[in-house]
Amino acid sequence: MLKKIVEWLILGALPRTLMPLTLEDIARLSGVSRSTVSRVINADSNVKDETRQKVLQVIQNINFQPNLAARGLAAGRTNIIGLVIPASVAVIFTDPYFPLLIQGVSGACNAHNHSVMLWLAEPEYERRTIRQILHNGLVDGVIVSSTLMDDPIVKSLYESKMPFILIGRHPTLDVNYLDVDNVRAAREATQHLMRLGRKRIATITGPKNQIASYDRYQGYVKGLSDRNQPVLPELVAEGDWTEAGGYTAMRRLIPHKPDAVFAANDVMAAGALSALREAQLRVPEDVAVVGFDDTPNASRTQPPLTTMRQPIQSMGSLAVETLIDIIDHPGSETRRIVVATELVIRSSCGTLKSKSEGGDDRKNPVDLSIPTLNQPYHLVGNPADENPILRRRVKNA
Amino acid sequence: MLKKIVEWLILGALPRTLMPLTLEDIARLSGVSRSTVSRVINADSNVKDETRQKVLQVIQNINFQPNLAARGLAAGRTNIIGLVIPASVAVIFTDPYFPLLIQGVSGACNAHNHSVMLWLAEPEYERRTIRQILHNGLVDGVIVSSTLMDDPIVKSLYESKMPFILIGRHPTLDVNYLDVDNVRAAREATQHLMRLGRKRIATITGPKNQIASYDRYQGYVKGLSDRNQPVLPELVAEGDWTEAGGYTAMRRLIPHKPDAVFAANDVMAAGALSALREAQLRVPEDVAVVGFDDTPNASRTQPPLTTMRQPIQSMGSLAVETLIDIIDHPGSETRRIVVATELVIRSSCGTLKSKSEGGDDRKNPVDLSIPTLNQPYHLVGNPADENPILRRRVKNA
DNA sequence: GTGAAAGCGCTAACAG
DNA sequence: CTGTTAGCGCTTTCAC
Repeated sequence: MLKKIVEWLILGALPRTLMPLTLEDIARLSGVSRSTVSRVINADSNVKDETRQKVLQVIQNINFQPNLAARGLAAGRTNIIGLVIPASVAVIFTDPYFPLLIQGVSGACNAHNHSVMLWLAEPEYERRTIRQILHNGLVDGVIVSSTLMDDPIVKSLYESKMPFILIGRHPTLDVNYLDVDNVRAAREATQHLMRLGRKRIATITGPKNQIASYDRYQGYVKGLSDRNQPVLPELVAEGDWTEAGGYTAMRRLIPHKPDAVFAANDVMAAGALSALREAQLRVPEDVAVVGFDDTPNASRTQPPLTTMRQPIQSMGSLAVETLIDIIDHPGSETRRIVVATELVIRSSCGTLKSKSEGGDDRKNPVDLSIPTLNQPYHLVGNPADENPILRRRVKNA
Repeated sequence: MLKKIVEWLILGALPRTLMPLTLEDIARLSGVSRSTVSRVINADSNVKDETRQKVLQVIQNINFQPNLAARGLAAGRTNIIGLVIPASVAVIFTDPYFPLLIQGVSGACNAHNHSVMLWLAEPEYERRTIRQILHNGLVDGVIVSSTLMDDPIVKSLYESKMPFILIGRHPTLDVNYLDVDNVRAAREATQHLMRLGRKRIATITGPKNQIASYDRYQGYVKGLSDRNQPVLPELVAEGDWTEAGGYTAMRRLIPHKPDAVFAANDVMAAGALSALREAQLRVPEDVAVVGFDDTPNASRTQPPLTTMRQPIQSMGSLAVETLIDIIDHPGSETRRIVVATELVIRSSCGTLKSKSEGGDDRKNPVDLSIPTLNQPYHLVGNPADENPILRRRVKNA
């Protein structure tokens, strides 16, 4: 109380909320110099413990918050990271994918004392956005959730000095990225359907200009060719990740009598289920369905969806952590992180075992391969692991 | 060093991305002073047109981006707004509500040259978050999507000098806000069901500690009492905005034989539909269902959902615009904006008209009233309008 | 261990 | 209309 009065006197009885305090104020109140306060705040070891305590006390009392703009200006680092989601895909906000990703990113940022700046980059603003992100000095690094094959944002970022990481891979550029092995995952899903005796396996792909769609389609193709099955064009329909798109695609597929369908995400799989129901086809008896993502609603469809789980939220967190590491270690080598997926078996595919209890030929996994990049990478998690997010380092080739 | 770089630039030999340029560089290159460049960038009218062109040219050539941290520091304004979503509700990311809101906010920010900082405030981090937001000098203002009755973030914001606007209203504090009239909307929905002859109208509410849930419940109550119907406790079930929650709530309701149910959001309504289907009850023949929000999937449920539309995305945009206005005009009076809702009639409620073609007693709207605040407010949009987002000013009382 | 001093890149009076 | 001059609040050498 007495202390408070003293503070007010020194501060000229200024209400705290009226005007933010500065380092200088803290310095004055604790009888040290501005530099020392700065050192305390930045956990510099060159401060006598006694001094540190004194300063911390004042900071606490006064609830001091350093001005981040000033800090950013002086230090060249803001502890803000940018999250860029191209709007061409952000439209798909009925898909829980982006929300989950955002949650993962936000959570990790909180945990690591960073803030997140969100850009839903609409096409018209894209060029401006790119520049803003690159050189406005506000973000230390950027996470780009790019699904487009040839995203100009990625190219610009690549050519700049801005640290960034891609969620998803890039077909040509050797950038830092974090992805699931979509090819492998889709292949496994397809193989699973074949193992259950399905003969006419269709697929509903994502938009063809997106890399994840491409990879999942390639996995489907490989899965078929693993058993020397041909790819029948009439059993391939392009969707747009939405439920409506999945529905429409399925309607196009039905006349060609598929007995199974692999949808490139859960939302489209749900749409496919509607179409099948409408066509009086039973799932899984007449047509088996497998999705991708294992989004929260996958277990609530009719029937519950067998799907390839990817840990979306964790991927967001991991992207943050990796990005911070990249920022902290400029010039370090490219990070290539592949996150494990896991086939979650429910009833839509016609297997009644409620858990994938191994024991079958899933023990012979297809070979891990990043389709266009034959670079060494980190594998994060493993389908066989209990915990899908234990980091594991793979020896550099 | 810098001089050398500039020479290189003039010679066109240097990759532009190597080192961010400053106002000073632009000034030197265009033969004016730094202040003039600053004036050009900030569209100050006090610049000769010729000079302006010259400077703009250089800026273009060089693709110059002013450093926002520096600008923020000097000008006391960053053109960044914060969007705060309490995580207690962010969990509900399967509900398209927040994604849509974020899209609206982001879009408007892009359009108005602002950036958005996203905070999904997790409980553990809340206190830190509040302080960070308040005094780190990084945001000019804050949009809070608060649904909790007594959100500490709102209180802190209210006590500070930080400009902010609430999406949703506040039960006690006279803060800037933007909301739909949930009471009126829910009342209208309930009345609609009664008009269709339903006698045992149930409701699935949101969590009771949230203001929107409360208001919609009040509207339901008023709707019943408009026709002197009692509120039967066994016909009221609390949900949590999720599909699973709606499902569970409906299962609790079914034994009490409701012939209609008003769900406080579409997602819970969808859950209710599942429960009804499972119980072999026909919608709308046995039980009519009305939702709230008109989220993208409302038209894709089985049967398509009658629902009270609120223009979520537009509300996000409007919040941004209002906030910017608040920032630009400090000390102006409290903004109270109420956005119109509209009953979208589909088949889940048992009316076959595909459009609400007026003509009926909907022309007698219930009285507009903000439950706890009897303050003058702006009404935005009107159920009768074609365009729900035309701003209209209501005379101050 | 601590303080003094020099900026980070920009805006904003204030002169002219 | 334009340039000069002070800072904004912080970090960071560099002395002591």
